[in-house]
Amino acid sequence: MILKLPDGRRLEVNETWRSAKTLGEALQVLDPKLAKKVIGARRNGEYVDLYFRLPSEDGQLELLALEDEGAQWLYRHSMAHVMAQAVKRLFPEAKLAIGPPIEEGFYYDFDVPEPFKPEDLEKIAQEMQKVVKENHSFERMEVSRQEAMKMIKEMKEPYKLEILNELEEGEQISFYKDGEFVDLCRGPHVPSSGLVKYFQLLEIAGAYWRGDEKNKMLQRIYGTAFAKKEDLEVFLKRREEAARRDHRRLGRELELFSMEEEVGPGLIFWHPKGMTVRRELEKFEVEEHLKRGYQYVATPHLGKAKLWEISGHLSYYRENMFRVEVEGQEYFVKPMNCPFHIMMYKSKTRSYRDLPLKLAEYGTVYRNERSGVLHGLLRVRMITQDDAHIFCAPDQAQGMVAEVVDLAFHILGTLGFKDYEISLSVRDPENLSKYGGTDEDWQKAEAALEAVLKAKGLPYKRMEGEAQFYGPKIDVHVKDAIGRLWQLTTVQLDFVLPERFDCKYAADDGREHRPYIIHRALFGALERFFGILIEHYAGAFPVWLAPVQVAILPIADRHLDYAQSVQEKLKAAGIRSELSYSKHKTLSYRVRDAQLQKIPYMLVMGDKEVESSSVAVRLRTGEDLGPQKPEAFIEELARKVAERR
RNA sequence: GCCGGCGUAGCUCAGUGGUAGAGCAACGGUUUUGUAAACCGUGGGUCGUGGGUUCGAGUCCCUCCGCCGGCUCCA
Repeated sequence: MILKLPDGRRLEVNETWRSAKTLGEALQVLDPKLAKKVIGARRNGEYVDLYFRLPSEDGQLELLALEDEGAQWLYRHSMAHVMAQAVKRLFPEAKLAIGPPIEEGFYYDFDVPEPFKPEDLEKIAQEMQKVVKENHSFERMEVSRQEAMKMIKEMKEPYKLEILNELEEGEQISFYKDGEFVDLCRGPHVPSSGLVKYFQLLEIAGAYWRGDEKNKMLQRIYGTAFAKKEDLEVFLKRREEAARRDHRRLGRELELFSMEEEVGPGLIFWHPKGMTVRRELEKFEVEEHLKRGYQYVATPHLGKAKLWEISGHLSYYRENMFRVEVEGQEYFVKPMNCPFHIMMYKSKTRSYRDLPLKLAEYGTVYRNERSGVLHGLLRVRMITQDDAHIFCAPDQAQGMVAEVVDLAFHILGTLGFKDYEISLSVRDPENLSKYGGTDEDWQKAEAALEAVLKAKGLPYKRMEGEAQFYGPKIDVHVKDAIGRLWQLTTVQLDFVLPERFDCKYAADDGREHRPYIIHRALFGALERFFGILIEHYAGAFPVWLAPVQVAILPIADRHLDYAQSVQEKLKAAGIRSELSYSKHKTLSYRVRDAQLQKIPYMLVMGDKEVESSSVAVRLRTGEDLGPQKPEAFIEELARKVAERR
């Protein structure tokens, strides 16, 4: 057995290993000083604690100190127990459900007669402090199923009983005990409750037992914990930073968009400034799509029920569709554009010479999302997609997918998204029958998608069972300026809709063939993408996107004429500017205002500038670029805009 | 949809049963301003909606609407 020590050393152990029962004991014999530092270990990516039973076969065990990467999975789990312990002390009637560590912290679900109140968090946190101070050791108890049953019945924990009953035969059943608190738990845990002192309770939320809305709603408390005080502070700072960037706040402050209670939830008003950003994004996309042979179309917002029956939407998407009645006939508002693009494809006989046919549309679709999931621009009912459907021969699919992926990287890269995570969603090998299309279609298509990613040398995650029922897909996730991942681009192959709508083309063999359809969107929904973009840039858009690119700031009213002449020049060069002047407002006031509006450039002009026909340039960063000739400034700025910087 | 919290002026918020407030914004005036907030004044509200309790409701109760946090990263 090879031990990788926290300090990076590697240690080969044999004798100690054989004679000891658990990792903790082995370390005691091996090196008591080391044993004090180690709180657990990682083995083949799985976390274990000091109770870990030493395996007879050789292998590698990576010992973890409290500060080590990965140790948080242990101490956060323990902190969840500490929290449950505190809750049990304060609310003895609370029933325990589950309490795992999660990506950014931990939670524990409780069944309590009264939901927790915000004030309760404070009390619970104080009680947790006590548990931490008491410094109980976490003791693991391994028991038989019968003993476990007896213990849980005595503890009167119905949810634990349910969990126990579902544990598979032969699995080792264990409890962990710290002080008076005992919990059915597989571990792993840190040695004692006093090791981690820096924690914070974050939210109370309702959560269904096992996430199923048919089950009872439990009360969940979220929290997080860190080994070092600084790390907790950094974490809390980052949450503040995310709040500072909140697109809902910035959207109002910068007059980008709004939602109106009188109109309805999830319906977006793009205000002039927001629409300016959107128009620039669209302009960029349209340019790039035309270069690649896409053709833009526009299609209706409604269609008869029959159409959605053929497409299959009525059988699997009906609850998300808005129904309208027209002259006694049933219509549905479109939740997707595909059937319409297919109708356009079918409007005449297609030949292989027409393929690939790339139909693109900024189509606004409507989806009846459940009210509880709506969230600012990120989850809405009005969805403007940068959508396109590519009709192609099966053997063209691979080339098309490669082109879409390249296009996505080009466009997203220009917007400052440089880190990508890619997933390839394929069939569930266990359950092949639930998918449409032929087995051959699937095998070829999955191979084609994989080949695209391999040829580009892109790392990707293969997600079995995540494919749509009509075909496999590639999704691109991007990392924003503060490291959050967002799923944007999607490229989906479809062999089912061509069949349902009986799409055909005449091939060069003189026979009719069935095309593939590729559904693809780069930004996805413009509304959602805009929300992401606002947060990504914290509202400070690069100059080519900025709704107002230049603020013109004359100092006194005698400089107004000159200011207007400068604005004319900017306008002639296609630059968006605002002349900010009011006889009541000082220059400082207007500078601050422009700054808060995150306008990239401010041009100040007073006597000096009028005299020398120049403008004093200030950036929104506060940097002073000094006086420049308006023409030189405009030329430089126009170049930046043209380069989309 | 479900659980909890919230809803007072355009915005941010005070106001716990007894005459609806502040700051900012808007508007009017004084000031003619040199790089993140000059000064004085004025208007602005069915306290989200509808109902109820009460002599009296922004405040207490119910209904609806909307917003916010969440709703398996499984002992």
